[in-house]
Amino acid sequence: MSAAKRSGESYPPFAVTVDLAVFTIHEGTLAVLLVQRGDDPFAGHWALPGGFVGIAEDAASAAWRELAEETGLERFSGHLEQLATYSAPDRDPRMRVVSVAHVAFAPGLARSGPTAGSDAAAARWWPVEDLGLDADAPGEGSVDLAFDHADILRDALERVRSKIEYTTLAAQFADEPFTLADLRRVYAAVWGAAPDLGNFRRKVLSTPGFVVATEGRDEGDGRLGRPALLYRRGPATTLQPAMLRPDGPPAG
Amino acid sequence: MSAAKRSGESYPPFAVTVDLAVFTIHEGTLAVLLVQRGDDPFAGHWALPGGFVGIAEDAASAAWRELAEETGLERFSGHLEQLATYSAPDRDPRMRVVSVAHVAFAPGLARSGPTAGSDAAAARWWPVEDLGLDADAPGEGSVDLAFDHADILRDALERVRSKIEYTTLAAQFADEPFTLADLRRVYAAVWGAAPDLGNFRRKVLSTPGFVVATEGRDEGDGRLGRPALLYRRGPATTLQPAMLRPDGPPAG
DNA sequence: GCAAAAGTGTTAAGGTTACACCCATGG
DNA sequence: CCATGGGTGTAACCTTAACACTTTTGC
Repeated sequence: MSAAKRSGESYPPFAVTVDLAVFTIHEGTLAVLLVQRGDDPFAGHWALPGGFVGIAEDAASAAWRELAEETGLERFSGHLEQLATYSAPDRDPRMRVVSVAHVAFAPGLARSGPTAGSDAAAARWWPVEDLGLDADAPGEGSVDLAFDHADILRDALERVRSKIEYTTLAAQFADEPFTLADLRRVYAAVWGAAPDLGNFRRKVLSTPGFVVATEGRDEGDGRLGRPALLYRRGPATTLQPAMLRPDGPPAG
Repeated sequence: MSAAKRSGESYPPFAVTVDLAVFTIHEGTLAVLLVQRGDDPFAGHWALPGGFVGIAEDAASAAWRELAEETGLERFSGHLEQLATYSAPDRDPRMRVVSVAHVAFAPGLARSGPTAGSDAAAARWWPVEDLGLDADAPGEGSVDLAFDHADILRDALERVRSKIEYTTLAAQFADEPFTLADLRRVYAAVWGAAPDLGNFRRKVLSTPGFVVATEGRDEGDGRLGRPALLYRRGPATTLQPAMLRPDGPPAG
C-alpha cells in the first residue's frame, strides 16, 4: 500500500459515484425521491438517484449536478451535505464501485414533479413510512431497494432526524414565508411526533436568528381560525441547547 | 451519467485510499500520529498515515489493516470510525484519488512507539497543539501537512471533540483501570479545558454504564494524596444529556 | 355563538454552574 | 501537621415537560 503510494505503482481502479437521499415534506409527510431502475441488476427495483463522479469534479459538485438533473430544478434552494461513503466490495455486481452518499432536503419539491429533468425510467416521491425501513424482515409491505440503498436511506433518515435537533435546518424544509405551525409540522413529519406546541414556540422564538418575523399574516382562502404570523429563515445555524425529540434519540 | 450507469459504459477510473487520524493521549496532551513522506509530492512533509483500498476489501477493512500496520499493534483495542470522504480533483497531483478518511483513538499508543510496524520513512506522535491547525495563516510555527491533510485533521479533531460530548468514547482513551481524575484528564486534553471537578464526577457516576467500579485503589509508588478508586469502561455508549464543554461548541 | 386554529401562562421537576468544604494519605 | 490530591455538598439559576388557558378568526 504505502509502497505503491510512494513509488506510483499500479493501484486498484474504482468507479466512484454519488447517491442522493433527497427529502421533502409532501402533504405533511416526509418523502424521499426514488428512481426505478430499467436494467439489471435490480431491474424494476427502486433506487436512490445518483451517478458517476466526473474526472474533473469533486463529490459535492457531482451531487449538486445530479440533484439539478433529477429534480429538474435549476436553482436548488435547499441544503446538501455529505452523509458517508459505502464501499462493500460486492455492493454492485458489475464492478467495484464506491459511493459517496449525500443527503439533501428542500421545501415543496414534490409539487413540481420529480421527473421533469430526470433520465430515469421512472421517478417518484415515496413517503418514508411506506418503505418499511424499520422492518427487520424485508418483503412484506416494504419496498426492497436496489444495492445497499436501504442501508444508505436508513442512515440518511437518522441524519436528518438528528440534524434538526441541534441545527435550524428544519426551516430549510418550509416554504417561505411560513408560520410557526408550518415549522412545527416539519418536525412532526420528520420525527413522526410533534413537539409540544407551547414549548416549541418558546424554543424557536427564543433562539436568536432561527426565524425572523415578517409583516404579513397567513390569510388563506378557506382556512379556519386565527391567522398566524409569517416568518422567514434567520441567519442562525445551530440550536443550543438542542430541540429534543418527544421520545428521545435512539440508543447506541 | 445515469446513461453510463445503466448501460455499463466506460466510467472515470479512480484510486481510492483511506487516511487515518489516529489520536492518543500522551503525557496529558492529545497527540496524533503522522508519517514523514520520503518522495514527492510533498517529500519531507508530514502526512496522515494511509494507503490504498484493496480490490476485495471495503474502506473500513482497509482502515483497520492500515491501523495495525502503522501502529504495529496486532490487536488495536480502541475505536475506529469513518469521518468523511475527500475528493477534490487536484488533491493529489499524480492521479485522481478519493480518500475515505477515518478517525481512530486508543489509550497509550504513544508508549510502545509508532514506528514498530510502519513502512513510512519516519513516524511520530505530534501534540495537536504543536501543529498550528487553528492558525489561519500556515507557515510560522505550524507544520504544513501534505495534500489536504490539514483539512482532514481539523475535521477529525472537531469530530473527536464533539463525540466525547455525547458518547462515552472518552473512556476509550484511558488505560484500564483508570481513576475518574484520569478520565477527566482525557476531557481536558481533548478540549483544552477541564470540566468542573464535582460536576464531572456526578455526571460520570450518574450515567449508568459509563464506568464500572473495581475493587482496587490507585496505589502509585511516589504519588501523593488520597488514593483514587479505580474504574473500567462500562457498556453504555451514549451520554444524555451531553457533557458540555467549558466554553461550548464552536458556532456554525 | 361555536368550532378551529393561534398564541400565552404557569408550575413542578430536574439538570447545570460555581463554588466551598471535608477526607485520606505520605512525608 | 501540612501539602496534595480525592471526593462531597449546596444554593442559585436555568430549562424542560406538561398542561390549562386566552385570543382571533370564519361560518
